[in-house]
Amino acid sequence: MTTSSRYAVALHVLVALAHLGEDGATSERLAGSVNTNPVVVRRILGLLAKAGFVSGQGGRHGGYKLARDPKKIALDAVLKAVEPDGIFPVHENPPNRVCPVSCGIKEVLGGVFARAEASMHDRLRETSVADLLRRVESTG
Amino acid sequence: MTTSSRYAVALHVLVALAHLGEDGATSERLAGSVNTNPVVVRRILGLLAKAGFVSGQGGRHGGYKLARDPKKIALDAVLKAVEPDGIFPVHENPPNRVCPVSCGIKEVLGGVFARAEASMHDRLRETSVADLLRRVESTG
DNA sequence: GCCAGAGTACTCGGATAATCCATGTCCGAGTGCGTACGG
DNA sequence: CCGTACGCACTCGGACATGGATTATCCGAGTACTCTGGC
Repeated sequence: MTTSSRYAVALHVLVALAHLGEDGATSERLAGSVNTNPVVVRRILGLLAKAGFVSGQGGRHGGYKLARDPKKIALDAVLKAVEPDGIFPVHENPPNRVCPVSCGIKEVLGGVFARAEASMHDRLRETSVADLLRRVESTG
Repeated sequence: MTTSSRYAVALHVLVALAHLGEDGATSERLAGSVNTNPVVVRRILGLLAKAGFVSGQGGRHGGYKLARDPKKIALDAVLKAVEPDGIFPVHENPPNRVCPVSCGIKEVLGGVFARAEASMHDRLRETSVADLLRRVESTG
């Protein structure tokens, strides 16, 4: 599995939890659904718990549950939770003062990237976890 | 997924080549501007050469030059060239037939991601390498 | 029968090894200029 | 003097080590159920 499928895994897990409802599921079961290691799921769910989307409970009969109405979980918020640094990292500012491009490129690229990401977030905001669940259930 | 900084480096290099014009530059000089290793630049320029944006010439007095008018190089095309697999990779299709979410999630996520990326591409298409160069020169 | 207590099974969370990708280093292939030699 | 052939300097492109990040394994902390013993 590639390194950057965190977002896809996060959405997969959220949809699964929305599907299961109040019962919730353990990280092992979710991992079986995603076909990965339970630790990966736990780590991603840790990020989602910090953002307030899920709640984890240890102990027997523990597991994860949604902490919010899936209709209130928009996809852009999930992306911010699991990729807080943004999609397009800019390389470190080069100290090359000779090249005029080096000096100004960072600021210019930052603006372009911010606008592009904002556009993407606007589109993602239109969809919620509940929408995804409905589509999955209708296609499945 | 954290896209690496390939895209930022690619744009930096393209702007630098547009700034230099017909003279072009070697990978070593470009690497000095980007503050990285020449081989990184060569690899990215290899992708851009495949896409027809630049042309590389070996031998003495070799180097890279733009192969197209910078006004005709849109930022979305550059992104496609350096990240052909898209921004949001979807994890491998899990063989878990028991979970209904597993079966349908891939297709649903694929659609959502495609729309989000399309929105971003539309925004990126509005800007060209020449626009970036103009902004860099005005701010510098 | 009922309650208290320890025991057990099960889960999450963090710390520690193994693995994978990206980066960095090196070498061969190719090109163009410069020079030396012969005519 | 002029042309040709060789040599050299320089560059790209790909193959081989290295580093950091991601992933997988392991162990401790915590919770709820269960069983046992006493009242």
